[in-house]
Amino acid sequence: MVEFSGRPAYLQIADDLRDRILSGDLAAGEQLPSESDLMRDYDVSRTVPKMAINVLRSEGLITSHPGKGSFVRQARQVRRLGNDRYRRRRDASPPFASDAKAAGQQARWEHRSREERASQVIAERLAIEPGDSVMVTDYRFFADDEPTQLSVSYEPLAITRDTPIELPEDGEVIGVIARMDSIGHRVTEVSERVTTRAPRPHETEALDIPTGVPVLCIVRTHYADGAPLETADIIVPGDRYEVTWRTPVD
Amino acid sequence: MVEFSGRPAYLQIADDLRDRILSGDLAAGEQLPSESDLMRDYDVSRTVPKMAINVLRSEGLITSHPGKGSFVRQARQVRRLGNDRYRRRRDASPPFASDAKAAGQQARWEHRSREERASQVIAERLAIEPGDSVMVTDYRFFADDEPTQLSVSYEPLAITRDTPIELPEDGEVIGVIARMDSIGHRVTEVSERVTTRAPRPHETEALDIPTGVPVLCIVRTHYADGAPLETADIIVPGDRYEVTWRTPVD
DNA sequence: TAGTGGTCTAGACCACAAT
DNA sequence: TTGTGGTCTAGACCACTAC
Repeated sequence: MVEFSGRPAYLQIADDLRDRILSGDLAAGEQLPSESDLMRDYDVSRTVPKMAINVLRSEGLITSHPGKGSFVRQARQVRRLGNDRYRRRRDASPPFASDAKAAGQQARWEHRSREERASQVIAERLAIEPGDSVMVTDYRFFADDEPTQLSVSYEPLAITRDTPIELPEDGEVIGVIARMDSIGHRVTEVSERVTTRAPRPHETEALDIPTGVPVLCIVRTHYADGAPLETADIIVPGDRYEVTWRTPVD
Repeated sequence: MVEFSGRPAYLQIADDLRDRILSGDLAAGEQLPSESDLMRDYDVSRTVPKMAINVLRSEGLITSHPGKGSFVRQARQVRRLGNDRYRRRRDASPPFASDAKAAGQQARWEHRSREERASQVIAERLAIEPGDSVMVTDYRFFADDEPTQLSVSYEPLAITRDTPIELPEDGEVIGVIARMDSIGHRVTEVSERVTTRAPRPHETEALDIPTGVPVLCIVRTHYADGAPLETADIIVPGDRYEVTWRTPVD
């Protein structure tokens, strides 16, 4: 490696490869030079190209497959989460199913409900006391059998106990707004809070994403005239989703 | 290293350390065992703890400082970007300044404007033709001298040419809504599109964030009755920001 | 001066993929 | 069989920090 500007060799190699990827010289799906190639080209030991490859992988630009090589990541199809999905709808299908149908994809989901005591955080979000009973439901959503969304929903049992919607996935009415309507609680507002972070290991597994792809975390709460009816933690892969909304001014 | 379940040693070490961090056993700001400690504890060569540390760093859980050690990252103060910031306001200060003031912080920003020809992407967002003239303004916002937000704003010169607001930061009126009002274009709607990804190198530098912290990318457009007046790309560190909004239902 | 992480060399063995 | 990336050993020298 010819010394250059004091910048470590592995970062120079990463810079060179990143430039080629972002400029399109190395197109999506294309194979990168192998680690052996890079050893020869830059006259360094294998550690150095390996570190360069690691940098690009943690930036989400490439993926590596043992026995095959490293490849420029494909741009993923973007799924949109718009605030227009919070409407009273005529059809019985929840937002995820209608979105998938509109995109020509097959929707499917797993769910599991259980009763729990509210934690401090959940109690605050639902304006109840810590320890109060809540119905907790875990979801995993698939589009064309590809896992694309995780969510955990919390509903105060003080509201749903002994109603037909106590178990969220057990009745014929689906979707928070329609279900709450059916027992006389009218949702008037939805709030969402969006943050991002690197995925936890169980999330990379459940969503089948490579390291280097951050996730979007959405904390969503349904309100009826200021009183929380439901809150959920939604986790989606950052490379397959965008969250959008439109706000009128004045 | 005692062989265990076929899982690579560096991932087991990463798992052990991650568990201690997420459980609070290793608190924010606390120093991790040194690489030498881990070599001894797990009876491996230095490469292995080094790889484990790399995993946690790329997950954004720790930072490392040469000569000192690796430390659990501090939770950052969260700045909120709410859709309530798009209002006609009495005061002359832009959203960033009022937010900082409300948080007891000193706001400051750099900016630089130039005339450019619209790219394909920008033309689509502004509903103009590629090659049409646009005023491009780069911003970097600081809160208490800490860089916290990057943005690039685009305005069609077909709208602002030869008006007092042609240069966004040159007049007394500040903020897109107020400026456009002042030349008779009434903003009626704002749309935002939020995505996330790992930061580009110039962003880690400009925002002073460690690798492992993803950024939130916000594509924002101001409309007057459906016609775009301005669009901007906003980049904020994922560990210091959350984007929130409230939507009425029906 | 001792300890830390950053960078790098020069190897090794492995599982896996392509042929 | 050859080439690929994944994991790991056993060193080295460096700059930086704390004492």
